[in-house]
Formats: sequence, C-alpha cells, structure tokens
Amino acid sequence: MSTEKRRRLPPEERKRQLVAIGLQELATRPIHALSVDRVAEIAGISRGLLFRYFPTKQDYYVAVVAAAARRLLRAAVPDPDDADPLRAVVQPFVAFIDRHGRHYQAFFHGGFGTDPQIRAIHENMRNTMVERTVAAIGIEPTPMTRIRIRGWWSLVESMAIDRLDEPSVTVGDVVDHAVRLIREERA
Amino acid sequence: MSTEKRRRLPPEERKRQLVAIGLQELATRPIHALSVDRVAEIAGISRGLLFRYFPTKQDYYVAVVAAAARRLLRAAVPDPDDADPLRAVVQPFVAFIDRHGRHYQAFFHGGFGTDPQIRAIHENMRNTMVERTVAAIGIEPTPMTRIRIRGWWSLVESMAIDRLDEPSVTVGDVVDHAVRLIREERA
DNA sequence: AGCTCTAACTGAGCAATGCTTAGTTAGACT
DNA sequence: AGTCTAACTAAGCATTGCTCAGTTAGAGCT
Repeated sequence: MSTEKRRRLPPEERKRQLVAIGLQELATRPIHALSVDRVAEIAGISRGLLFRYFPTKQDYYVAVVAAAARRLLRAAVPDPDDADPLRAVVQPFVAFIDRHGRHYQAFFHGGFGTDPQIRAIHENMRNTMVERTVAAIGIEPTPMTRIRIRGWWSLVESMAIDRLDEPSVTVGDVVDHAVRLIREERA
Repeated sequence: MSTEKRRRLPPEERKRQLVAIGLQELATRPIHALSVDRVAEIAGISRGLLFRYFPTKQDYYVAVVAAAARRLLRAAVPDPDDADPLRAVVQPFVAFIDRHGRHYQAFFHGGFGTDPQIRAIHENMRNTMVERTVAAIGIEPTPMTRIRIRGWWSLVESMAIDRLDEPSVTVGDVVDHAVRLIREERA
C-alpha cells in the first residue's frame, strides 16, 4: 500500500491531522458514508490508532464538526470598522455561506440531528450569533426576544443558502433585507 | 421468539405496517440506531422480506420520512373558515409543532441532510408551505420573494420549536409575531 | 554508542449489521 | 385435491465499528 516508513507523531499533531482529514472528507460525504478504514488509510495509520484518539466514531465526528464550527465563528467575526454594527454581524456570516455554502450545509444541516453533542455545538454557534446580535442592536433579552432573534437567524441562514442557487440575488440583497426586517420589528 | 404462525399479507398492507413501525421507532431514535433486524422483529418477519419491499435501508427510511411529511401536510392544512387567510396558513403549522415537536425534529432535522431523496421531501414540504403563503397574501413570486418567504418559514419553524422549551411564549404569540413580520415586510 | 522505557502504533480478530439468494410454503384459483 | 404464484424464511457473505495483545519508534540517560 504505502512505502512510507512508520512514523510517530505527538498526539496533538496526529489529532489535528485526523480532524483535518475529516473536514475535507465530510464536506462532500455524510458521516455514515465515511468509514474509519478510509480515514485511517488517508492518514496512513491503522484503524486501531484512530480509536486511541477518538474512542468512538461518533467522538471523531463531533471533533470534526466542532472544528468546523470554530472555523465559522472565527471567519464570521463582526467587522469593527463597519459603521452599522448590525450589518457588521450579518454581512460576514452571509459572505461565509456565499463562499462555503456546500460545506456549511454538510456540517450544519447534515449529521445526526438528534445527537446531543452535535446539537450542543449547533446551540453554541447559534447562541454566539444571537449574543452578537443582541449586543449590536441593544435589546433587552427576554425569552420572547431570544426566540425572535433565533428565528431571525434561521431566516438569514435560509436566505443565504437559497441564494447560492439564485445568483440574481446578491449577498448585499440578503443582508439589506435581513437588517431592514429586524429594524422594522423593533418599531 | 413468536408463537405466531407465518402469515401472508398483500404487499400494500405489509408496506404500510413496516412504514408504521418506522414512524413509531424513528420518532425517538435516529435512523442509524435502528437496525433492520429490529424492524423485522417488531413486524414478526424475517430480515430478508424487508428487503423485498425496500431494496435498501435508505429506501425504507425515505418511505418513512415521506409518510411523516404527508401526515404533516395533511394536519397543517389551512383553515378555510379563518377570517385572516395568512393566519390560516401559519396557525395550524405552529400548532402541529406544538403537539408533535419532538417527532417533527426527529424526522425533519434528524436524518442525513445531504441525501438527495430526503432533501427532495423537505423541499416539497417547504414549497407547499410557500405556495400556500403566496396564495394567502397575494404577492408576485419573483426569485427574491420566494427566497424571502422561504426564509420566513424557517423563522416560523425555529420559533415554533424554541417555544417548546419556553411555555411562557404561547402558540398565539408566535403566530402573531410571524404574521406581523410578513405584513410589515410588504410595506 | 548502547541501554531503557514510555507510549505511539499495528494487525488479527470479534460482533453487529446491511444485503443476497436458494429454497420453502401460504393461500388463491381452478 | 391439485397447481402455481409470489410472500416469506434462513443461511451466509462483506463491511464496518471496535478491542487488545503485542511491537517498535524515538527521546532520555549513561
């Protein structure tokens, strides 16, 4: 198979390598279609070793999705130079989906929706976005407001994804509409 | 295991039985945690027979989700007696999630989001809701309008689900907010 | 340079599960 | 009663998630 000599890596580096493989493979394939055999083969290691770092395939999957979430939150950080603090929150998120739409769907609309760990990652992402929004528009966070803002983020996400197949609608159109909507809502 | 005598059923009836089992089992369990062995055992048949009706486990899963979608569309049909045609579309949908929220999430947020057949079922549901909405408010269906209405439905769904853990917010609150939003949007 | 020792790593093997197929039999129709 | 279709079974195969007893890279010490 491989003529490579066996090589030892420090645990953190190996983990990173395996997660990186997952990020690439799971962008185009659901988790049940990716065998640990394949991951091990790409990494050039044995199946057994993968289970040393991730005791369960599910644990591996969780680690990969968590990495994808960190990547998104880092990429979609609000632009502090933007004159409109609300736009500063929405715009980079929609732009991220514009660039990585298919991957976004694979990681955040795929997978086992019922799994508590995956849900926790999604919840954490969503809460971060909601908090950024609340901070940007300065609204008091009652239960109803939170539900409203969370719903509004679902709307933004949906529009950003649908836009991928409808190039006549621009990123700016989506951002404009989203911002206008939340402003009217406050009246 | 079972002392039942072997019984022949007409294909349509057997299919219905198997799908019904799927509807019950998959309401609490993701598809990868339900083995065909278990379905067969509940139905009192052999594994092999299941594959006669559903050549693939995935085909079985698709059939079950499709049945769930039909059930939803039937239950959330607009009330023709409602004075407000937009409310008539939204209200029964939110009420359905109020009653079957966990099941709704299992069938429509669980599963493999990337599978094209499952996506087609979701798309079909969504399109139906969008068309009902377009008909209710009488708006011209440009690409942007469709994207907006689809986004708005994501918002409605999100609020209806979040409400399940926040009983201080009523079904009426969600419907009111949704209706108000779409009306302001048209201005 | 050689010795030692930790832990990164392998590979054989187990159990569960999706799927196949050669054969069996319920039960409808003569 | 006899026949015949197709609903049904059961044994078995291949894959895959996971385990574990053993191997060895390679860092630290002398």
